[in-house]
Amino acid sequence: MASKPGPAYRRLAEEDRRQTLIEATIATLSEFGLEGTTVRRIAAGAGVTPGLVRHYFSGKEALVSDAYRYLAEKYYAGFLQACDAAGSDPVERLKAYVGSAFNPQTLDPDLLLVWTSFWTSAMAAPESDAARVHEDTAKLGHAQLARLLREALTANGRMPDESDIQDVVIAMWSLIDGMWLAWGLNPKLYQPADGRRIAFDILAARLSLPSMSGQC
Amino acid sequence: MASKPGPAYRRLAEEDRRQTLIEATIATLSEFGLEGTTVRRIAAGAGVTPGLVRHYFSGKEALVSDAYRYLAEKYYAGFLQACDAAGSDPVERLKAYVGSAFNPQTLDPDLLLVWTSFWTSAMAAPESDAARVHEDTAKLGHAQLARLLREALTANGRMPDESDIQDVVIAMWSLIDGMWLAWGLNPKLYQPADGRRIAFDILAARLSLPSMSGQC
DNA sequence: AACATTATTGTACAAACGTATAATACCGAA
DNA sequence: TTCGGTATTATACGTTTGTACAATAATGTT
Repeated sequence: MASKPGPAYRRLAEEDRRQTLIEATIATLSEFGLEGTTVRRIAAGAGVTPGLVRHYFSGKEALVSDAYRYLAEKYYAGFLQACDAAGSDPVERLKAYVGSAFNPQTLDPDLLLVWTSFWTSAMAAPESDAARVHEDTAKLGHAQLARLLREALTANGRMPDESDIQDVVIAMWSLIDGMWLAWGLNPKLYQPADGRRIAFDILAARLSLPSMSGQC
Repeated sequence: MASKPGPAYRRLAEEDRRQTLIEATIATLSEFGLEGTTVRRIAAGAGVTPGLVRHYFSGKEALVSDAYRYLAEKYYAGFLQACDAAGSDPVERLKAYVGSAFNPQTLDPDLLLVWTSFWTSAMAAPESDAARVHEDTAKLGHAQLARLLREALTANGRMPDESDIQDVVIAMWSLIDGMWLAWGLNPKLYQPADGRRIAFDILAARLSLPSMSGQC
């Protein structure tokens, strides 16, 4: 059963290798979807043999849920970053946060299949790690948006009603995810810039904040 | 290669058998997701052997896209039916249409995994039948909603701007799909009745139609 | 009642799947 | 320089996948 030695290979530190594999997982999901994503394809994408994948991850499930957490945290960080870059005006910060969802690097056609794969994983098994990752990250996103909404309202002399805030949070996140989805299924439906405008119009109308109208 | 005769079997007309298989496909998607949906499981769910599935459908792909069309047409018909049941007042008809998405039989936890499977299929292969089904049905839904919006606006003495209508159509369908998705991932996020109210609030605010406010 | 038709079954097969494991190549410490 | 530890490969195994096809049971027609 002895095998001949293979060719030279690049040895990586544990964290680097994990990240390599996670990024290969995302790339594979993007190209083949959850169904077509196999351990072999992920390994091939990372330039590695399938055996190594299971040296770092217990299986495909763990790989997907870890990739979910990796990508979600990266995105939420980017949203907050755009928010801070917008300055200190609460309304501008809110617009920057919501508008981030329509940036070219966020509204990336190559990534929509990845998100739907994550969502599907979380739905298919409510007790899975993927479901827990979704729960964590969704909670985080809701909290971020809720805070921005409160600040924008108080800055305009309004007393934010908490249950009203929650309604708007649900609506806006649903709108953003739904527009992601619609665009992924049909990129000709709207241009990214138009998508941002549509989302802003909805938000401005719901909050009755006149300072939100106008160009981005 | 001769096989022993099997037990007695129920012979069905072609259309009945196709429907049986399509419904078994939907049930299987609902339970196992797209990844776990195999020809064998569909056959077992329909009380039939795998060979028969391929007698009616060219393969799993055709089965899924046909199921997509079947379910989508059923839903759109139900939406229009609810719309007609609401009477002749344009605003009530619009509310009935949008509100249909939050009916218990529509917002069915068992079906959200089915829809995401369809969406994933359409995204994974833009040239597939599933993608075509999505294109057709999405176009239909957009046209239906656009007409209801025009009628609601004109009835309130407003001149509907067509590009504005399109924006609202995109926003509202995205909101509906996004709320479906969010609820499927976390049914505790909101109650169906609250979901309907949230969607109505968004629509009323965006259209500035005061007649939309109030209880359902 | 005999027959053609076809819906349905049972079985088979190659390919791909997730997984397991022994052998090998590289690295850091002594 | 030697050596233990481990990252990585290569290979193998049992299962499940989609698919194919000949045999069989029910039906409609004459």
